[in-house]
This record gives sequence, structure tokens and C-alpha cells, in this order.
Amino acid sequence: MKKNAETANVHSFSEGEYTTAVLKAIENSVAKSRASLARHLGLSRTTTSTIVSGLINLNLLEEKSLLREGRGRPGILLDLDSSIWRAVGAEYHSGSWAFVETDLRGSILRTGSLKVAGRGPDAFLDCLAQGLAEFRRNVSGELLPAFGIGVPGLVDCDRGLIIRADDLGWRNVLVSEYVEKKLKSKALVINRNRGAGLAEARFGGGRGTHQIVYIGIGTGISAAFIVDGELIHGSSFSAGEIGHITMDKAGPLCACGKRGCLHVYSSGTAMARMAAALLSEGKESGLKNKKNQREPIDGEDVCLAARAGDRLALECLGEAARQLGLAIANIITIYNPDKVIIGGPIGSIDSPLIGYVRKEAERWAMPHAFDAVKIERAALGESVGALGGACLVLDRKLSLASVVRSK
Amino acid sequence: MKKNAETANVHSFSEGEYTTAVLKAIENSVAKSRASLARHLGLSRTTTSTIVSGLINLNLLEEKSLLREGRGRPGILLDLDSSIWRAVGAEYHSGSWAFVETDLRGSILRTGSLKVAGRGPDAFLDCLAQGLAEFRRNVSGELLPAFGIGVPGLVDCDRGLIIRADDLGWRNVLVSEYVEKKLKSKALVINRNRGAGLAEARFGGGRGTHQIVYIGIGTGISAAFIVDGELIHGSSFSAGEIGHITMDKAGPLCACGKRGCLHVYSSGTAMARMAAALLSEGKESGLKNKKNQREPIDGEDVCLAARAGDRLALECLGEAARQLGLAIANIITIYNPDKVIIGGPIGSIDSPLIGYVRKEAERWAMPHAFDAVKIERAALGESVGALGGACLVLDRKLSLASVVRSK
DNA sequence: GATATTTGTAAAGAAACTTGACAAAATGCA
DNA sequence: TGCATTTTGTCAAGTTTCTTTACAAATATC
Repeated sequence: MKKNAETANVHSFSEGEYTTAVLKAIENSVAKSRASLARHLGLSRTTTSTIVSGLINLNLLEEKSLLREGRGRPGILLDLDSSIWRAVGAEYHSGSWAFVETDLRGSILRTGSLKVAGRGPDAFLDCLAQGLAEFRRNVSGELLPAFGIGVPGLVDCDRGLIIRADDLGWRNVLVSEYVEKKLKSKALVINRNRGAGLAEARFGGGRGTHQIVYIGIGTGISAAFIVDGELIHGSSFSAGEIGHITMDKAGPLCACGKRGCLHVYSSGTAMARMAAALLSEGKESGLKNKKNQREPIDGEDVCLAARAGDRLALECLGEAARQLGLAIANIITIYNPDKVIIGGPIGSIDSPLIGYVRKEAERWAMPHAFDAVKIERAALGESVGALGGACLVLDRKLSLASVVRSK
Repeated sequence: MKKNAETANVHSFSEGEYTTAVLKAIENSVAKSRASLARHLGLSRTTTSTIVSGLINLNLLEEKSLLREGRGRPGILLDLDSSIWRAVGAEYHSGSWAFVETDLRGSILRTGSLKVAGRGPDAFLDCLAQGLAEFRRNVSGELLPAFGIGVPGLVDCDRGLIIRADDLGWRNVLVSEYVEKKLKSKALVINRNRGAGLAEARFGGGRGTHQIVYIGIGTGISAAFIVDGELIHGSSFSAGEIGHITMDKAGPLCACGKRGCLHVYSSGTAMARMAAALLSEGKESGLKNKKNQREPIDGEDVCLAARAGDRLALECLGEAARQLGLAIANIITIYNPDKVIIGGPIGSIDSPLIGYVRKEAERWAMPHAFDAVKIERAALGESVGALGGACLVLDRKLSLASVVRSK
């Protein structure tokens, strides 16, 4: 497809509609060879061949084995070329920056981290730029010239800034601007939880599904809604903020000033508070030891104890699941997703939580919608937030790779 | 754009990507003249001119006045041509079929209705086919060869059937198949409430917004989620069924078998039940007269009485709004829409309901999301459901018109 | 009234896609 | 085994779509 000179990118290789479609079809495994691509996209085999050649030249695709299926000459299996291009993503989490380097298929090749020295957005940004500069030095291939960055708080993805992060007390942190100035490379910013959801949708359990809901549980709770691989941002970038839906108008006071938010029942913070309260009532639990060590109990401790069978911890999880299950039930009824993925530092733990949630959701969701949904634990590991950042870069691999090669 | 012969539509006129884009740009008023279209779509003025000529030839666009803005030669204002093509939509509602004829801009030119004689899906379908056959005879222009049909219940839009309509006790009603056989014309089927939401999004208060939520309140409650003009169907076509989200696990029993559904608090049925209960307690109200007439009070009666200032009716509305407002607050927090449109037979009445809901929603929604949303009453009138059907036809005006003209 | 600016169209050329043909590589059947 | 059948991938030639360049028409500004 040709473009007007006023807005055109002048490259040796076309970035047309069909080129994107070919890449997507291969990514989603809906087509495997040139001929099946042609059938799937309604293009001639010839054109498909030309497009594929271009993508192979750009090292975005590679030919693999032969496809022996049915009779006739076997096709050549095509897949993303994982040998050349690299994406770098970052995520800020509990005082540190985590970095990942991935190939085009989203496989993590290398990780890194850097603890932020100091407080406030300046130290936060400074450490990010330093960490990225260091991390990109050791990239094992050709770097796609952009960084994807997962950060806490409400993010304006268009302008690349944190509108506000209430936990940290920050407002209007210009992340993209800072990184782009320091590193002379494009920076794409996303809420870290939404990024994790995107990563799960693309590379985790969400592969091949149309509508997924990712629910990230850590100290807080938030969600990501993904329709056909695209994140729903909302009109002011707050779609998915389920932590502050009201479960009970007369419930306990939440930090946000309202009462009975999901946050006060089912977040890691809530689990920890509940456990501490029960312990101070004198109930028996393996968590006592931890308490004696003067380090406060957190949500992860509770989940791990529950996994080990601790009765007090199980009680806390059950209580959290009662409200979380109801919230998920209502989301399933409202939104009718294919899949609900439970992740985040707490949600990823192989604890009884997901079983409780599933049972509760089944009880309250509309049966038709519940029958269509699978509720699963997140498939990806710890670096999923930074991987979410890398997703943003990988989404643009075609244009990024073209820019590099046209130089 | 050329298509492979295997899947191609052989027409005199191209239905390419850009042609669709030109139509959409004009519909959404993002561009007005050939030159502004060219800039907006990144095309040359020449190509844009060619595409526009084709659309004018097909009577989809027309030239209107000159655009005198700034200096230079004035452009020619383009708009949808409302003089030739007609779309027909239908909706089933309380025992009758309603029909509308619209022009390309969604203006209603003519309405009609037909009462269904008999019960059950056979009479329902028979009457639909009869009514459409009669209604299309008097179309005032050229008919786009498809019918858009809004029906109650859970609808499989791909296959054009009612999966189930619990209120009526029906299952697997093959609407498209029947209509297409009887009328030799394509039939597009949608849930009537979702259709109404689509109509409001396209032609009502939702014009120009990105994410809208339409909430239809009649005897039941359901919603439609529309992102960038496209309806979210969900994985099994039940996205938007908010009538059966659980507001209170210990609430009153709902017809669906669960407790405390939104339906039992805020539907028209619920309002009527509440009013009847208060009356039987001996409370004073203008609704008494109605009751004496041995015709049961319904939700509309309550809303109309409330509008007139009746205290008992106002109490019922306030009670309904308390739960509805909370539900909407949570939807706003979760989904962060630009606009929430309250419609349906009950929601469309200019009663105090919307004021109550707004107040309640403000109280419980996350402030950031609430600040970004407008809560409004539906702008379109009674025939909105059938207009929703017509929307489905108008969405395909390009290909439908091409098919007709290529004959 | 002259100049600058913008619009819409025409003719020629470039780019993208298709058609038809053919060699290559497999299967299926005699 | 051999031969017909099927399917893939590519080449050359042709068609369609879009762009570039050029120009007349219609307005605002000075």
C-alpha cells in the first residue's frame, strides 16, 4: 500500500496492511506456509511470497522445517525469527527496576535489575535510564529501537506519563520524555499490571482467545481487559481499575476514602491485615514465627502458608476469595470473557485461592457466561511485568525493524 | 485493493479498505471535503477524488454546499446521500413487531407495526416475515437488500438465531434462516437491547465518543458495551447481561434462581412490585386509582407518577436507583467509559431516576473515572430497537449497495 | 488588482496485486 | 515401481490502484 508523501515513511520495504496481516497470522499460528497464508488472507500466492521474502530479509520471519501434510508438494513452515531482533522491557516493582531482553516470540533471554537509590520520581527516572543504558549494552542481537516500560499508577499511554500513582504520592511523571532524552530511543509506557495482562494474553494462557480478563493481585488489585489482543484503555486510561469497585457500601473504610472496596477484602494487604488480626486474637498458626521476627507479615506469606496447609492462612484466603469470587462472577456476567487469568505476586502463587475463587464465581455468575469461561492461574513467571513492556515493543517490530534497516 | 479470485466479489466498483475508510470518515464528521479526507486518510487528493466519485455514483455520498473556511479555493462539503437508499429494521416488543425505514443517516422515515396473533416462536416468525414483506412493499427509495432484526433473549449474531429467551421460554429459534427463506433477502439478527445501544452510539448521544455503555431498562435490565462504534459481543454473545450481576448475596430471590441480582432491585418489574407492596401497606399514592382499575401497575406507571411528583413512586425510584447507581458506579470504575446512556422503556422516561442514579454513581465510582464520564438519558425515541436493526444494515451499506448496482 | 493559498481534476508513471504457466516435491493408485 | 494427481513456490506478463506532477478554478490577503 502506498502512502502519500506528506505522511509516508520512505523505506526500502513496504509496511503495508498485508505485511502486518502476514506477521499476525504467523504469530497467532492461523497459517503456517506461504500457501496457507495466501488462502487465509485472500491474497495470491505470488504476493504472499513477495511479502514473506521481505519479512525474511528483515529477519522477522524464518523458514523452518517442511510441512508434510496431505498430498502435494510440502509447504515450508514459517515462524518468527528468534535469532536476530531483541526487545527490551522494564518494570518498576517494590523499589527496583526489573529488565528483560526477549526475542520476537517473547521468550525471555536475559533479565536484570537495579535497586533505586533514593526516593521520589527523580531517583525513579534516573535509575531507569541508568539501568536501561547498562542493560542495552549487553543485548545479544539487534535491538528494536524502543523501550517498553511498566510502571505503577494511572498511565497516559499516548503521552507516556504517569498521571498519578497514589501509593507513591506522585503526579505527572514524564517517563517517556525523560527516557527519550537520556537514551535517544523511543519509550513506550504502560501500567505494569496492564502490561502483565498483555503479556499473558499474547504469550501466556491467553494465546488464541478473543476476550480475556487478567486480574493482577499484589498489594493491590487491578485488571486488564483484552479484546482480540488489544487492551481496552478506557476514555481516560483507567479501564481495569477493579480494586476500587464497591462490594459493600457499609464495608470497612478503604485508603481511597470510600467503604467496602474490593481492595479492602482481597488484596495482599488485606490478607496480611486479616492474618495479623487473627494472630493477635491468639489463634495458632505457622505465621507466628514470621511475626516474631519483627518483619511484618505480607500477603505472600499468607498464601505460602495456606499452600502448606496452615489453617489460619486458609481462613484468610477463603475470606478474600469470597469477595474476589463475587467480583469475578460479576465481571464474567457483564463481560462474557473466554478466560480469566489470575496473576500478580499473590495470584501467581499456586495456593488454594484460585480454587476458592472458581467455586465462588460458579455460584454467582450467570451460568451461560460461566460455562464459556476458564479461570486459570497466570502461566508466566516473575518477569511478566517487564515482559509486558517488551510486548509494546514487539507490537511495533515491523516498523521498528524497518527503521533500523533503512538506515 | 484487489482480492484473490477465490474469495473476490466481482463488482464494477471497488469495495476496498480505503473506500470504507472514506465512508466512515464522512459519517463521523472527521473530514468534510475531498482534500480533508485525503489528509486524514494519508491518501493523495487524486485517489480520494476517485473513491468519492465512485461513492457518489453509488448514491452513497452527495455533494452539498461549498465550505468557505480560511483562504484558498473552497472545498465541497460531502455527506451521506439520504435521498436514495433505504434500510429496514424490525424489533419485537411486548407481543408486536415494530418496523422502521431509515435513510443512510439513520433518520426514521416511516414506522409500522404488526401484532403477533398466537403464541410461540412459529407465530413470532410468521408475523415477522409477513410484516417485513408488507413493509418493504412501500419503501420510498431503493432498499438495501437485508433486514436488521432486534429480538429478545440471547442471540448468536453469527448464525442469526435466538439461543434462548428465558422470559418467553424459547430455545434455538432460527430467525435468519426463516426470514431468508421466506423473503429471499439477508437477515441480520441482534439482541434488541444491544441493537438499541448500537443505535444510540451511532445516531444518539454516543456520536463521536469512543467507549459508551448503554443501559436499557424495561421489564429487565441489560447493557451494551460499544468500543469505537463496535459492539462487544463476548465469547458466547452474553456480554452486557448486567441484569443478573449479584448486588447482595443475601438479597431477595430472583427468577434466575440466584439471590440479590440487580434485576430484583432496579428493573421495571421490581419498581412495580415495590409500588404494589407499599400500596398494600395502605400508603397514599396517585397510583391507587390505577390499581383499582384491575390492570396491574407496571414500571412505566411508577416512573410517570414519580415524574408527576408522587411520593410513593419517588420512593420506589429512589430504591431502584440506589442499586442501579451502585452497579453503574462499578461499571464506570471498571470500564472507564466516555458516556453512560440510560434508555429502554423505563430509562427513556424523563423521570427523576437519572438524577438519583447520577448522584449515587458519583458517590461510589472512582473519582478519576467519574470525572471522565457523562451519564445521560437516551436521545432517541420509541423506535430505537428497530433502528438498532437498521444499524446492522447500514453498517453494510457499501457492500449491499454494490451488490444491487452490479446486477 | 496582484499574489498567495487551497481545492479538485487530468495525464503519466510507479507500486502493488493478480493471472497463467511451470518446475518441484509430495501422495495415491495401478 | 511408475504414472497420474495434488499442492507448493516462483517467474513473467498484465491489470488495478495509488502517486506524482501539472494546471485551472476559486477564495482570502495585501
